[in-house]
Amino acid sequence: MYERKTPLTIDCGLHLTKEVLNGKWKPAILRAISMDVKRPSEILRLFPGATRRVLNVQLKELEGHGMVTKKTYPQMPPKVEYSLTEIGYSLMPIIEAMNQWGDANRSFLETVIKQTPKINETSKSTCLIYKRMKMAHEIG
Amino acid sequence: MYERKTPLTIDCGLHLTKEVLNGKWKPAILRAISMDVKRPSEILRLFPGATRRVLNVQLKELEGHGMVTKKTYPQMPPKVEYSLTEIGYSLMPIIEAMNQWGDANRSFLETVIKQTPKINETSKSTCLIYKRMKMAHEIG
DNA sequence: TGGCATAGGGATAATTTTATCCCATATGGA
DNA sequence: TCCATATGGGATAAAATTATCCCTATGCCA
Repeated sequence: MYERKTPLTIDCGLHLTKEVLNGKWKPAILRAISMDVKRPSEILRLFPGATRRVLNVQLKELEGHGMVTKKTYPQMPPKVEYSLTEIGYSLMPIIEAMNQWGDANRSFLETVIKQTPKINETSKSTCLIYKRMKMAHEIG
Repeated sequence: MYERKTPLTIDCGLHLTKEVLNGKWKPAILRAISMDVKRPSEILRLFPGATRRVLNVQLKELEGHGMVTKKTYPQMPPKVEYSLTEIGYSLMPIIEAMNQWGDANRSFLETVIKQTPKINETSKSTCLIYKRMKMAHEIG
């Protein structure tokens, strides 16, 4: 088990929410479960980029945070089903909004994200790209 | 400059959005700017937990991603003002929703988050806590 | 017997993100 | 001269997150 060394910042609601959604696949997992993809193996198939390990870990954190419930059927090939708790379900509007925003701005975002590998000093060029993209965004 | 080694996952809108908001202070920074806190020093004062360095870095990423624009006044204690771009502004409903959700569920979240330092194997106990908290949540 | 499916998790490496510390600019005031 | 203001960013350490690899369990099927 990993133990945090830096105190969590949870003074404002934003940080609390961020903490719950903090994990590469957590929003996607919650969304999958909300769409009735309940079994770990199904979820895994849904995200080819994710490892079984990571999904397990993130599912467990979501469970620990009370966003999902786990139901284990005592069978042998084991069967497990996750479902959203009430509070987990109440996150869906946010997650759907994030999904829609990303899709709606996909072309713009893909470009600026790729063009901004990370902080580099030629911020002028990214600005230009941004302006160009913004125009395309407003026109197209 | 830092260069990413693992390909970004940007297949679904969720991941695009996540990438833009990915940074400990980014949502909070955007929210501050939306509330007319424009100058870096003001923003810094707003978040005692943040370092000047991190804010600089995250502001620069937000700028690179086209969420904010930077206006530099050629003075000598320099003066800089950030403002939201149109697309940056369009994130505000999501950010506000995150903030409200976190605040609305604060007591529950604080408890489960603290009680789930990270993945530990006694998932039974966290479940119990969750159930207890859920009751308190529904009652109180 | 050998392999597949389903799920869980330990150990450790690699990657990414944050934190710390320090230097630079140029002007005004004590 | 020394300090404060305001902003930017390099270098490097520390911490947090993900990725890799591997082992467990057990019933079913060829």
